[in-house]
Amino acid sequence: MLDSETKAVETPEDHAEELRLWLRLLTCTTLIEGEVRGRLRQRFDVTLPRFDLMAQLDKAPDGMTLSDVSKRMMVSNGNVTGLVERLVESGHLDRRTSETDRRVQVIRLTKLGRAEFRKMAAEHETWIADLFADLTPKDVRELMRLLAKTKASAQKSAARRRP
Amino acid sequence: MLDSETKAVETPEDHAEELRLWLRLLTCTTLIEGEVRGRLRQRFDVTLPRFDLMAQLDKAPDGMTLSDVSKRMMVSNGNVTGLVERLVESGHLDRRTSETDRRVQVIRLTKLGRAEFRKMAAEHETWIADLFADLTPKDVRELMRLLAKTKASAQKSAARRRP
DNA sequence: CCAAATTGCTTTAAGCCTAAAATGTTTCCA
DNA sequence: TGGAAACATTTTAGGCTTAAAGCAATTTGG
Repeated sequence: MLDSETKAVETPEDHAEELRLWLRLLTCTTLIEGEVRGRLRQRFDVTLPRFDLMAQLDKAPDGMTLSDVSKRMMVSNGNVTGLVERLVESGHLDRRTSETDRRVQVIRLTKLGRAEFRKMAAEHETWIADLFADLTPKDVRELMRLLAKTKASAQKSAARRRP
Repeated sequence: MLDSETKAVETPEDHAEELRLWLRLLTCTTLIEGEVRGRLRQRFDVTLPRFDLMAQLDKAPDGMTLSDVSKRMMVSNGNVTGLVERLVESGHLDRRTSETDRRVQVIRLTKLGRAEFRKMAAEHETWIADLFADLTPKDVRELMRLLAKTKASAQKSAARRRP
């Protein structure tokens, strides 16, 4: 009663478990991300950010604005600017100013970009399957559930700080 | 019998679930990492990579070699070189050439570095606890277990490619 | 013993990434 | 209607990151 309150105020809580969880989450992601990046480079001479950007555009046949891309990829605006620049340069992306709002740039995959992406994506999917091969379907479902909960929790915490 | 073999060869497997899992894992990590990076910058004007490097050294009172650090942090050697340079410059790290092997550089936290890190780490731990606040202890245990399994699976897959 | 391989680290070139400031455009509303 | 606010993007300055090449020191196997 009084004890539990006293304890909460006076003794620092033990959050070692959450810390370990965060480190493990980070390790897993870094490991897989590094593996995917290496394979993309070796097989297709493409970087992971470029692949990710093309993946977003592949899902949007009518194109996306740079802001959309930036939100979806969870990266800064300036980052997208440079990424798009290089992909337009290499002929994978088409970029045009919106007819109705001259602030907005709409980008799309070119025919070349789409063809190359589809080839990469097919192989990429097998890499991911292989990397997660030891998980049972039940494991996958359970992880999905727990990560959804984690994402919601983190978003709530972020919103608490930056309302 | 024949059917299952035929199927395995001729029809592409469906790995959409694993793909979704990977994307969710990546989203969670990016979200939390971004939040932690922002808080470190605002509260302590320090970058996440510097914090991570100091965290490694805090666990090694006798210091570490650059290779050790690079393996632990899962980043390239050249990356560590630059990171250490900046932290020595700012007075947080002490670096000396090994007596017994002149190729080796041993780095340690300075008194200043350790003091600053301890302060940051204490606060950092509360951020993590808050970000994971909605997970029950059981959720945490279960996630730990599944991520351990994931890590093992990914390592096995990576080793298959690069034996 | 000594040349070849290995190891630890640094350098290089290129690209990724962020926060913050700047630029140009549109919307809002008094 | 006219300016302030909001918005989309780009620019800037600085730091992070990688792969690959290079250098120096050590280990190894003939």
